[in-house]
Amino acid sequence: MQAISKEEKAKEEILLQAQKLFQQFGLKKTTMDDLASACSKAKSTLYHYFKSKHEVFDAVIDLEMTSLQAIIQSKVAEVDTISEKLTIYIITFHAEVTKMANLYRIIQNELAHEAFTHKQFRRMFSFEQAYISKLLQEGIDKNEIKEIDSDEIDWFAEMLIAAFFGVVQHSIESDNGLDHEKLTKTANRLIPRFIT
Amino acid sequence: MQAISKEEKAKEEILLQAQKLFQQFGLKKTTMDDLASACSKAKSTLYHYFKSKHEVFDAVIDLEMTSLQAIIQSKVAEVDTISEKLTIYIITFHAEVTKMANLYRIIQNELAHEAFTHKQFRRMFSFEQAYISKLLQEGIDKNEIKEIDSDEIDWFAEMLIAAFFGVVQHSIESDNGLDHEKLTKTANRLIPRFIT
DNA sequence: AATCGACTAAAAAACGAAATTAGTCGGTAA
DNA sequence: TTACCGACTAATTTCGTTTTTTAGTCGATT
Repeated sequence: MQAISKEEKAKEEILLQAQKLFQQFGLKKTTMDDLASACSKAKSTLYHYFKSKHEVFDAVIDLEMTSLQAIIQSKVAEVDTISEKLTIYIITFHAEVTKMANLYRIIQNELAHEAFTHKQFRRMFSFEQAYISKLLQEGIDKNEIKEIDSDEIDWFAEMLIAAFFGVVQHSIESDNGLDHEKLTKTANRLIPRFIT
Repeated sequence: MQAISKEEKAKEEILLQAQKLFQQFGLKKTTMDDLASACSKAKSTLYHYFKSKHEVFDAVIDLEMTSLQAIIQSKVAEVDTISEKLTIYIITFHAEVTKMANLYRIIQNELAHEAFTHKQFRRMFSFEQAYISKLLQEGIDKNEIKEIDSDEIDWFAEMLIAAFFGVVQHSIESDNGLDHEKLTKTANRLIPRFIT
């Protein structure tokens, strides 16, 4: 049983403050000095824990993604069939991404063309794709899904995720359009039809 | 029977040259002087036909969108059932947008945050949404689709288009990923399931 | 109506100086 | 060692200014 080390504790605190600052001011407007004083530490101390500002930001995004994924997985675990799981997946995904829309906007607005944003996004995409692949594979094993060859699963999942993301993105960008209720209704009605 | 007026002829020529230049150099790097000399006209003459550079660009986009739509509609008209029509829709849409990917990249890269790009995009989105709504309505009238209320059609179409766009966008951005063949395969298999 | 050349006003590019800021280093305390 | 700091530097960003480019106008000509 390993207690949380002093180092972990400090890192956590730094990331927590960084999360707050990034959410409020964005990446560019948040300086390492700001972060240092928010943590009541000298700036140079931060470099004891992270080797660059970039790494801090990456770690914050990681944190966000991990918590998103944890929420999704716990919700998905509550139901049994693939059909339900996929439905819950998109509904939860939509709800949570909407909640963290401010962070999403930072990424969209001030980082749209940065190479590392694309990297982060692809990482997320691949991750979600792998997760959906896993769900589909389980569906095949339990005989709930037919008509999909095992070697087609990956790009089938790829397409599903791309479609999901398209819907979620549209929903965030057009504030008047699709709301959560409509999404839920449609997801509940459509997704079961895929699964046969 | 109205012959093409001198004015129309000149406008056409200007737009043709503008189309070439925008494709090659993007919007910012193409100056009105460039366009003028490409048309072998004085710059001030261009303002006889278009009241701003903006208007020229808008007209080019319009041209592009109109031709895209014409291609889609002609393909869609070749088949009979809604299911086939929707399938052909996304396949054709994907193929054509991939072809004009350079223009798409201009918009993504140098105009991502410009307000009027969003306007153009929304215009396109609404247009396509209306078109899909129309197709769905026909499907209901011909009794090929059940289980959709008429008043739900609009946001059902909205979601479909958002999903379609998500897939196409993903396909363009990740050059290694989904190819046309996979898309066709999946579209052929999935879309018919919606329609019942 | 269509065209042009000359003009203007506004925006963008160029540039150097000043100020910020990311990241380093040597040292200190525990 | 590990966690920390203050002082430093090198790299960026910002800012103010000048110059250049470019969108758009105007009056004249055919």
